[in-house]
Amino acid sequence: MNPRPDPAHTSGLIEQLEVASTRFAQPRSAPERVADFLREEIVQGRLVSGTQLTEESISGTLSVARNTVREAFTLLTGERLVIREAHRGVFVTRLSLPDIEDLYRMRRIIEPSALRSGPEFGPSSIESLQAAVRDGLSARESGDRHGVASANQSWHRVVVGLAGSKRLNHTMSGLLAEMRLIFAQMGNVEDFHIKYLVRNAEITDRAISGERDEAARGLDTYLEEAIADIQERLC
Amino acid sequence: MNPRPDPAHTSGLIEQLEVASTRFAQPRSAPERVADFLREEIVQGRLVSGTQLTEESISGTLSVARNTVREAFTLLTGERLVIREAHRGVFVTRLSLPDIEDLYRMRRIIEPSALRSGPEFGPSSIESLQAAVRDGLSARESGDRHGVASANQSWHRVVVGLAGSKRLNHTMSGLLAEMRLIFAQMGNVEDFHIKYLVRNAEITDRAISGERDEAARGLDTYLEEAIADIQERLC
DNA sequence: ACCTAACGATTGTTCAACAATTGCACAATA
DNA sequence: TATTGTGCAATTGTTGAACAATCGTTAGGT
Repeated sequence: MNPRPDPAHTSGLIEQLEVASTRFAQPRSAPERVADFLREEIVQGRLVSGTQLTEESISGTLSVARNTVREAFTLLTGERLVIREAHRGVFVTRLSLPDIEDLYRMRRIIEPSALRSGPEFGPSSIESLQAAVRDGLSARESGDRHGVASANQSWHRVVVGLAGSKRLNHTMSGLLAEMRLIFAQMGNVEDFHIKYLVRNAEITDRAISGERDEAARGLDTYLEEAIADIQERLC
Repeated sequence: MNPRPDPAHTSGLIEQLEVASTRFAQPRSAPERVADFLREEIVQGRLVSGTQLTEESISGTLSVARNTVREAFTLLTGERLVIREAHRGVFVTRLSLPDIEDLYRMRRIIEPSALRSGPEFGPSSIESLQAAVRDGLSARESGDRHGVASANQSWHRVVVGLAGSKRLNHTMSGLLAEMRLIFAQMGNVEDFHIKYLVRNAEITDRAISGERDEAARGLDTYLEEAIADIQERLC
């Protein structure tokens, strides 16, 4: 009871206002802009894992004060994309295998559970799932590796979105950013996501046809295999 | 396979080192100390929801620079304990009912799933669960309301800890801090946790005796009822 | 080869200044 | 009276410079 709002359906005017208005659209502050820039550089792999980010160089190239860079660093530290070592500096996070395992452990707690959650899914949720699947498949057709990875992430994001929790979505975004960092630092993962496209499709079908429990279990073993896959590639 | 490390058992030397050593024990920086102080004031209800935290007053009373206070604010903003409104200031977060519902939605995704996760629980995990239950009951005996609330939080923390994910634990800590803020701003919640002590005990027993699925479902309805309880108190 | 001292560079924190924005009091107007 | 401007005080946002604290390294001594 108390039907959970259909997350995808909530793209009406009211929701848009909800999102945009903490006080209209707040233009991002300088530290946020710096963090945005660095975050993108990191997850796209242009800033390699382990690289030191010196305050002066960044404040120089972006023309902001050192204090501003500093705040951007604390932002990114909270997202675990950089690590701060006292009196030594901040470095692009280098995800260890235990880290990666930890990440997948958390995903295995969240994602299957989201797939199992609440009453039935709304039509727009279903549509979003299918859209992500379709995007992935068509990206594969056109040989767009980046598109495949992106669609895959999108699918997982939608899955978690099914739970309809803003906070959970935010947390998931953080995890996905870390995932991108993993792949960025691994390299040679061009074909990594491809094999999972079909799984996404299968799980989507099951979830839609009401076989929620089977879908959830499928997603769990999916993630279990994925981490095993990574473990293999790293050893 | 690949037996998940027993989280409670990991309170040995190695784990302590793990925790303490990012580079030995890093003494907390000034912004962190300020954030620590404010966080405690907030979750204990000494700083009421909606209160504005002006940079000057805090930098004055704590004898730190405005910049430092500023960084502390971005820290707390990330934890959602304060909200920053551009050019207006930061205020102790006022959790709305939708916020609280969101919080419980997320907990309902995570906690039952953690209870269901992995292979069997290790002996020390079981012991930690039982300890939290015991602490809650004995706190009730001695009429220690704060002790009851604390033990309850401790139980939920242990439950999530069963998953053995550092990241998930960290996320859960954030959620629990928000929970404390909720109760702080609600007031009159002295007896709120008491009725759930028995549930904790029941669920613990089920989880221990291998009835994981029943335990998980029990925890889900537990949380469902808890949010309903709160909704009632607020209307 | 090993310990030690000194140095340079970077981070941590403070302080002061100024621009930008908000909220409000106050006045002007319909 | 109600409403619309206008100016002002206060607070935030950002910058720049300064200095202390710490780290890594290099040079020098044993």
